[in-house]
Order: sequence, then structure tokens, then C-alpha cells
Amino acid sequence: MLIRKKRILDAIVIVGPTGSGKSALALKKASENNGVIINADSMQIYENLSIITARPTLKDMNLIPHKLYGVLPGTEVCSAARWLQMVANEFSMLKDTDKTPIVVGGTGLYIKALLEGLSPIPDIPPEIRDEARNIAKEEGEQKLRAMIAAYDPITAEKFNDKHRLIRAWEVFKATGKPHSYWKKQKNIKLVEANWEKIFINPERKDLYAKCDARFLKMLDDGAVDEVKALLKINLNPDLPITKALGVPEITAFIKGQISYETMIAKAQQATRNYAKRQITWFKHQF
RNA sequence: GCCCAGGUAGCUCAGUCGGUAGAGCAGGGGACUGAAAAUCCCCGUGUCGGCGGUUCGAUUCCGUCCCUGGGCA
Repeated sequence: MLIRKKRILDAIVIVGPTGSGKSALALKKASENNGVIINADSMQIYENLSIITARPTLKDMNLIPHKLYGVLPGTEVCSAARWLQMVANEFSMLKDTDKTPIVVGGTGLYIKALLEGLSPIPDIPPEIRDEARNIAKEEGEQKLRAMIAAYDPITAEKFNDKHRLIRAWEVFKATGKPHSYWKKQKNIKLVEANWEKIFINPERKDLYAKCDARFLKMLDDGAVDEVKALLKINLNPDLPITKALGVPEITAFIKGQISYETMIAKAQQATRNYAKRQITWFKHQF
């Protein structure tokens, strides 16, 4: 009897802070390994913003296959789970080819979900998700924390921020089990591969200079017009896309609330702050 | 040249009725399993512009000088 072993793909994952040169390295790796580049960036996934999220150029995309760039409308909300599902689809399509998947991006949570899987928490109904957000908005996060503490003191203690408290509440409401219970369950991994893991971690000073230059380049490339177009469709301000680096700053400039110079300074600052957070994540979680 | 304001952390500033000082931002470190480019937590010694004077003690009061704004000439 021949036991047929599932083929495990060789794959590459490239992470690093914004402006560290991930895309360039991905292109190089792709041309050396017959690669397909797969996006692991929570903002490049949305179609509305390509300049300001530094999506790969059309030229590069014609040269090498690129997946999951600009595939969701900005009116939707992506998530680690949703992204993971999309990546799993891409992997299954590559399984019987000689292509090498190259996952590239700066969203640490997505990468972690990819490499380690996620707890088997069922999807939360939208009504419950809205309810959680309403409680946070109207009664405050302390109220939410108190409600969570009643059945799950560990989580209430550990989660010191709004978004995670909301999630803990909705998970309990929808499943009847605390978030900490689910975290103890075995993770579900949707993707198996032999990973080559690459973390690009440049000199801090150089990285910050890159961040600054990068935003200026985006402006040259038409970032203001891109945000103007986004504003035209009147998105709900809670949508993730409205929080992409530079969007709040450019929006304030368009509305005449801040000067062009202030807009630049603030957006550059936000980019640097973000790059630092990413480095912390990858140093400890990757 | 004269008259006002100021000169305190890398930056913007608060404060000390005289007992050597603290916020925001920056910067650094950290957390983080379904909105993560999100959301949070921790870290503040610096000739308090220089030099004198008064005082047990001056960054604080006084004098003087220097510097930066603004006004008058």
C-alpha cells in the first residue's frame, strides 16, 4: 500500500517595518525561485488606496505574479482570519505547481496567524459585534472590562486596551465561553509549509529617513488626490481604511484644518511611530 | 539706543509665595489570536542663559551682561 504524503510546499515569508525594503527583496526572491508574491499587509489589501499604502507598481505586478493586493473594497473590513482564508486559497492553488509562495508584509498579526494558526473561535454574528462596540462607545471600556471580569478575570486583567476588550466581550457573548478558554484550545493552521523566514531590520536612523522620504514620494505620486477620491465615497469613519498611515493627516489638510507642512510632518511622524511598533512585534513575535 | 516680553529636558512650554523642577511631543523599551497602518503600557538630572549680590540656602529676589522676539526711535 502506498501512502500518499501530502506535499508540503517550500515557502518564503518576508517581514520588516515599513520602508525596510521588503518588496524589493520579495521581487528578487521571486525571480530566483519562480515565485508568487502574496500580500501580508492589512492596508494593501484594500483597492482604494494604492499610492498611500505603497502597493507594488503595475510594472512589478506584470513582471511577477502578485496576489491579494487591492482585492477588497474599502467599505469592507478585513481581519486576520479572513486574510488567512484567502492565503490558504492561494496556497492550495499553488500546491501542484512548481511556484514558490513568497508572503510579504508588515502586519505582524496576520503573519503570526499564518505561521501559528488561530484559535478555533467561530465567526461572531454582526449584531453581537455591533453590540460590543456600542457598549464600549456608550458605557465606556471600563464597563466592558467589568463585564468581562465577571466571567473571565484573567482576560479582563490582561487586556488593557479597547479593541481587545471588545473582542473578548463579543467572543463570550457569541460562544458562551471566555476568550481565555478559546486561547487554550489547539490552534487551527490553514497553511502548512516549510518556511524560510526573513526579518529585515535596518538601522533605526536609516529606517526613519526612509519613512520620511517615502511619504514625500507618495505626495509626488498623487497621494492627496487618492485621499480626495476616498473622501468622495463618504466612508464610515470606523472603517480600517480610514486609519491607514497618512489618511487622517491628508484628510485634515484637505479640510483646511492643518497646513501642508504640518500634514507632512505629522504623517512622517506617524510612519516612524508605526515602524517602531512593527520592529517590537517582529523582534518578539516572529 | 530706549521700552516691553521671554531665555527651564532634543522641541513646545508649565512651575518653584526662596529648600536644585514636570507635562505634552520627540526618543527609547514593552504588550498584543479575527478592525493590527489598530489599540494600549512603562521610562524624565536638566550648568532652570552667563557672572556677581542678598541669604543658612537662589533656577526663583536684586544688579549686570549676553541672546531671541515685539514695539518705539
